[in-house]
Amino acid sequence: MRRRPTMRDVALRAGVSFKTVSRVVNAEAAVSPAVVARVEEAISDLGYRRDDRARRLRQAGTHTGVIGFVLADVSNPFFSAILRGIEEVASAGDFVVVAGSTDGDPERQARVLDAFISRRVDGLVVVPARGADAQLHAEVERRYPLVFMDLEPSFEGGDLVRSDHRGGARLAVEHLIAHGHRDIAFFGDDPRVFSAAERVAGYTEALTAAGIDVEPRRVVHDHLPASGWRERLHEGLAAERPTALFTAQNFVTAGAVRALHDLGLEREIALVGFDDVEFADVVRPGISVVPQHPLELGRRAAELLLGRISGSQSPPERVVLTSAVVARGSGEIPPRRRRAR
Amino acid sequence: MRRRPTMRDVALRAGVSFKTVSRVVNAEAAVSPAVVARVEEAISDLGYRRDDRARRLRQAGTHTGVIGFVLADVSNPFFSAILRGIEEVASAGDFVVVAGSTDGDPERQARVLDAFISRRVDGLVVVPARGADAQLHAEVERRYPLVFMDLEPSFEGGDLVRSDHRGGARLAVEHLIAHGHRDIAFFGDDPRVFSAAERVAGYTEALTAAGIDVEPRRVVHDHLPASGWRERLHEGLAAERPTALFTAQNFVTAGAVRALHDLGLEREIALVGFDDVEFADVVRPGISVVPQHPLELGRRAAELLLGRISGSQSPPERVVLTSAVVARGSGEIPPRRRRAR
DNA sequence: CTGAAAGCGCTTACAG
DNA sequence: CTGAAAGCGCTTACAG
Repeated sequence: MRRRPTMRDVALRAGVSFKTVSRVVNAEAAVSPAVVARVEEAISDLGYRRDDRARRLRQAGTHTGVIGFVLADVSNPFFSAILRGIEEVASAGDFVVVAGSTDGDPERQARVLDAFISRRVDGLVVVPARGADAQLHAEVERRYPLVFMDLEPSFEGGDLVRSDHRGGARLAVEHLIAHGHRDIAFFGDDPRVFSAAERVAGYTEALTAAGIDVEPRRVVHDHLPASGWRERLHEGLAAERPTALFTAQNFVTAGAVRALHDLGLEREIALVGFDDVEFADVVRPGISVVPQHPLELGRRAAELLLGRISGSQSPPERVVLTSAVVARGSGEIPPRRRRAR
Repeated sequence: MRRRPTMRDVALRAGVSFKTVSRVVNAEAAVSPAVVARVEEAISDLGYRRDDRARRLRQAGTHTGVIGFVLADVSNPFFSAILRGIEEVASAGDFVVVAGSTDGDPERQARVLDAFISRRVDGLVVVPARGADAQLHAEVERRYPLVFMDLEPSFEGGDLVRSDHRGGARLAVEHLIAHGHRDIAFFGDDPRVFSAAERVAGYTEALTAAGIDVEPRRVVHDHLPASGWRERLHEGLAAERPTALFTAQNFVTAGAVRALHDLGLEREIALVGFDDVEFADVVRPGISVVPQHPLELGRRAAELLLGRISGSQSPPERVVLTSAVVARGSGEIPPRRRRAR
């Protein structure tokens, strides 16, 4: 690639000092129209673009106009919708967004954070990986603009935007109970992940409030790739089937729906999922879920972050979005069999 | 936020010159172990991170270790999967990825490109918006590392990675013809979008090769938001229904499947879509598609781009990925009614 | 209205 | 083994 032209190159071609070019580029007053015209022509001839790095290095010393989004996996529609929400607000404020996937792995998170911070992003939205909080804690301590997304870190402080995992789970399970179920299985992520812990807590609360014992064998936690849940559900449904399922994450729901269809049980066993899935309304029966609002999560996080970047010193904020059950069929199937106890 | 510490701050605390700090940070030899230890302690006390902008400004003059992905919409699973593929290859090469959505709008594309280029991204993967090629052409001319994705620009030159839109469409329609259909409708994006034009061309080729006339009323182009296609299909299916549909984009397929189910026609009218959709295997009948390979598209583009960034001068490359029909049911429905002609 | 000097936080030669 | 000077591409005060 040809070297990008600098202000000096433009100045040379226009026959002015490079400071004059700077004035034209920044639309400062006090430049004669004739000079402006000459400089602008040189700029367009050379395809000059101001180097923002150098500019900001001198100017603010620290602002780059870039914010980072550290997440588990951009190809998960939940996260890519959040990214879109962040991007909307960011671009309106003249920021761009770098995104980095960690797959929830502490080491990958550390690498992504290093890469972002050494490039001096002005702030971060972070879905924290489990067991990798030390570095994040240090950044929060130094008041680096940082908004946690979806999951809570293991320490206090810092802004946070997430769904009400526990409340949503509770609503989902209450919905199943209201349709007559008492034998409801939980399938979800590793409980060391904050949201998974909260969702199983909501499940437990709903059962307990209804006077139903929580049976350990009905609570299945696992940490699997998106494609692994279908088979995991086959195992889970091999014997002594529950009358209903609460699937605590979008990939789990997707796997469960596939497994139920594989087994021809989609009209026998009720299902409510946490987080919406594509085509939930087309599959028969439709999939009842407690949806999240990822675009809104992204927007709120970006707004908070931009506020911090521009210097807001208010106490840490916590934004927790709630939502209600969307009934589409699968969650309204009554229990087909009664068990002893 | 507290000001981030600089090498000078570290040097002051460790009682050395800031050049020595630079040596430690860059793990250059020739520093006594005692000094290294002192500097490292100061670094960790202050939470120092080298400022990569300043470093690269001095070093290469131009490299930032950031590449940009300019696309239509990150929340479209097709694009977010491409992003994931780009990210994989990029992070292995120590690059981070900024992503910017344009919604295919030339003005938004110009804004995103300006934002990226002024921040001196080292290269770009671009899904070009229609009618906004001038700036991209100039960048290609100056040999700025640039890989086009999914859509071709209106000019020659530049690297390119995309699916074989025409060939895939042809396979899809041939599949329907092979199952006895002669009255096949096309639903797709604005034909001024490259991929839409190619896909309708493939549709036309398949019909023509089979000796079937292309009827203009059977070719519906529209530029709609994701949610608009369901209703649009209702219109398209209001009267004189075709026996089969070729839906030329994932959102169109999603809308068509919903419309067919709304009308109870999902087992009457055959459907093959271009690009895969979530739950295509769970919906009944399953949705037959010609899938794309977005992760692979992303990886290939990033590999090409990183090659250019590191100086490859080989002629522009064109990577065109093909794929075959995945039969899941909807595309194998025979024609139910015969029409005159 | 225009320009020469200093400095943002680093690295690259050069000295000692 | 350690440091003082110059410079990356800009902007910020100061002059004229």
